[in-house]
Amino acid sequence: MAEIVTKLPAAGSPPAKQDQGKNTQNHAINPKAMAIMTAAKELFLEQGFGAVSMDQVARQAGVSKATVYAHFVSKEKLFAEMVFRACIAKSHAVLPALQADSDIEAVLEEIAHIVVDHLLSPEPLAVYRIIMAEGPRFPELPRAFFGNGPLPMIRKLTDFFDEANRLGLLTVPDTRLAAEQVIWLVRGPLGVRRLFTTDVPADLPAEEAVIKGAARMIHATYSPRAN
Amino acid sequence: MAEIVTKLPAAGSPPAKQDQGKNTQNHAINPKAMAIMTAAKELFLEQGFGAVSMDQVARQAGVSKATVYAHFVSKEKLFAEMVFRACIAKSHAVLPALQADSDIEAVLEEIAHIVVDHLLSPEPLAVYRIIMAEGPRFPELPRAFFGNGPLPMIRKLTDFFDEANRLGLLTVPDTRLAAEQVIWLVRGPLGVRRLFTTDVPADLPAEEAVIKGAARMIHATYSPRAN
DNA sequence: GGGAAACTAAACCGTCCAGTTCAGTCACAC
DNA sequence: GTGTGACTGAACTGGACGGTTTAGTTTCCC
Repeated sequence: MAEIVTKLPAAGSPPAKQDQGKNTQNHAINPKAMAIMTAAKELFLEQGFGAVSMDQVARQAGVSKATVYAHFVSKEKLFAEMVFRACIAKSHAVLPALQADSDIEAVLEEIAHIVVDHLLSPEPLAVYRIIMAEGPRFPELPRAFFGNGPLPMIRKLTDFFDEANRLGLLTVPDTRLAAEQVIWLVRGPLGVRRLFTTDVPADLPAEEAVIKGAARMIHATYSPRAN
Repeated sequence: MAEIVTKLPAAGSPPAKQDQGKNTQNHAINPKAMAIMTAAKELFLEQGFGAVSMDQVARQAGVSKATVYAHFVSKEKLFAEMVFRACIAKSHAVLPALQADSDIEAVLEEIAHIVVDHLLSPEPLAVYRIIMAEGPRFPELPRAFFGNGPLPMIRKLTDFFDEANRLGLLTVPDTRLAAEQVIWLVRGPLGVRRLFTTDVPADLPAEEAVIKGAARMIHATYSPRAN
């Protein structure tokens, strides 16, 4: 029902009253449209699609509802575009470069930290949650999210392991699998406590233990001498 | 706002017209109440809280809306109780017993399969998704879910690793951490493609490769000779 | 200063939905 | 067979919300 923009025009003109051009373009510059997007982002990410009314969005944006509808065709479109933008907004991580004499376990630990920073900061988590929640209603979102969020990180990690193979620092038979492993070894245990709003008790392992454990595990499994 | 039952009475009497006893008790036997619960489960788990109306529930249960309200105080209570029941309804997994001469890597692989079967079958996944989605609105649910779903599995795995330590089959310094690691090594890569309704392309590692990889990784890391 | 376009504020429409009410039916117990 | 209580079916209330319209105000450019 709601199609999503797959490209973001960088600049735009203000809305025109009765052309159909207001639908999916040109909100990048206009300050009102930006205020609306910002408000929508805050509200939707926090409360979900159903729980937020367009009146709330307008109020929070400091704008009349008519203006909201002047810039965005419908609630669905606004939501979908907001999520899409939130997906691609993630700053792209930079992994440390490898040298032949790198301390591989230290580098792995560093990488685990980067994964935590990028996948477990509040906004990506909120996006993740909302994609999961509204996935059935907006089936295009998961693909956009995966392609812009986890996938680039997986690719970088895969490249990293390829490079480690090449330098003889590791022996990784399936680098793509290794990439997912390192992600989930930290994302899993640490994500649970962040995704469930209510704090889960039951003595979770400490954050640093999880990170060090993941690095150690990758190293132990893929160390050249181990295989 | 919606408090949740933390105990399930096994038997119940039919509703009483004007006492306040209908709220959180006694839906276990009454066939109408059961039909309502069943319908609620199917609908809510599939479509989420907001997208389902009480008329739908009544219709699907083959019951009048008045009867629904005779058994359940409100939509919130019905939803919360349904989720709570779905949480505790999970059949409890049985892990293979260890002997001193067990083939530990084979056992680990078996365990990985059990984890997949228990955490990634359709209903637990649906519950997981809905907890994530409605978590902000029902803050008591995540704890109930975690305590009845993942936590027992984590405990069993922790015990398993303790036993493996005792038998000298593995050397696991932090058994609780190891339990979470084995869970997430399979749950992570395999859960993504199931949680996102739209199939995510981008050549995911094959299921069996993920499972074998997890078992191998645990073994390589915690093998007695490795440390 | 004049005109056009963006914007506001508020009323308004239609729809949907949670929850209530009520007259009447059915089944069963005494 | 009569009373009791669960249940039905349908109408209804009250409120929320998406989306539109309109009358009037601001802003800015020429």
